[in-house]
Amino acid sequence: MTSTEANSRPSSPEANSRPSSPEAGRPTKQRLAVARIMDTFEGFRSAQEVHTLLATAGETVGLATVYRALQRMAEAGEVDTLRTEEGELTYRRCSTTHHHHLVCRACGATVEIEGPAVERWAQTVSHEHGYVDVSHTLEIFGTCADCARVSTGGR
Amino acid sequence: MTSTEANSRPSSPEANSRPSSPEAGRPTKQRLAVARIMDTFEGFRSAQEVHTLLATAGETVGLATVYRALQRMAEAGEVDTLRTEEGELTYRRCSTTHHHHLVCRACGATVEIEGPAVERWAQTVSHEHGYVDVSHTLEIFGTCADCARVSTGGR
DNA sequence: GATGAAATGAGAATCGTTGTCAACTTGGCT
DNA sequence: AGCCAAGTTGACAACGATTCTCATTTCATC
Repeated sequence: MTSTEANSRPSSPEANSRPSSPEAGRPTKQRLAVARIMDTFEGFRSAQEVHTLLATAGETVGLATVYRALQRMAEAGEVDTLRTEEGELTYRRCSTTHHHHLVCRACGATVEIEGPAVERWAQTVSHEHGYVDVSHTLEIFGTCADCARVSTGGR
Repeated sequence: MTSTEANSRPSSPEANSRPSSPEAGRPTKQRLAVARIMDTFEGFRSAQEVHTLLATAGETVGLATVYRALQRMAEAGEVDTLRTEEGELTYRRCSTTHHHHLVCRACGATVEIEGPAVERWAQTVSHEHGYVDVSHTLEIFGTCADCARVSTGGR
């Protein structure tokens, strides 16, 4: 502590420091580790999987911290989220433009797809019904060529 | 498809002499109660809400039973499921034809919508990428006219 | 009516996710 | 260079939705 209060410069409580990035947060070691590991894989991974991946890579980051980091990155648009059919949230680094995914049920291979027509259609239909502030979720699930080839012999 | 086809028949083979309904199950009082209450409302309701609704209606059905009944009805195509943005599963009785929903974030009002063009587009895009056995989820969220009117003064 | 499989219900058990809070960093400022 | 305040972290508790367990009850059939 500063022994007694410095009478000369009480220092303004706030308003003097300018956050370099309004909602950026700090680039801590843990966040950087999470951000880095997100570049090392292709498909969508759950927070827990990311946590395990980090541990395997030698980076020890708390599970709660991984959740928080991914959450923040998702809000910032740095990663995309996808809710699996079982309800689990998964994350993946991807482009910031609005798009959807074509995911293989078997191996998880993902293809980013765009559908301007769909976007427009969603807007139009919504407005026709008086809805505003519209957003939508669209995910396509299927079996990719490779997995389909393998499964043909099964059963 | 939540499915859970993990476990088969735990009991002994037991030759089914004459299955009146292969996968129908029995029309018990509880299931009938759940089926009946599903006709009394419009939007999507979670299993817990349905359970409360039943209790309010004087029908006492265990929560687990409500879950099981809704699950079964969903598999049978008698009700439609929708995963909310928070990840909670909700159910609603609706037509068996494939369609999507336009849901109000505020009041839950739902409009069933169809988009043949979207269906075709999804198929086409998927096939272009070599995917087969394709399905998709598409939900549109927005604020309905009524709620939008109210919120204009709020906040 | 007896019988056995299916179904129910109450609560425990899971599991993903979030909250709590003390200890620790970080950045800014003196 | 060093200190303070605020932002972060991590371990674990808390939570909420859903599923599982299993003793008891109900249904359809004999």
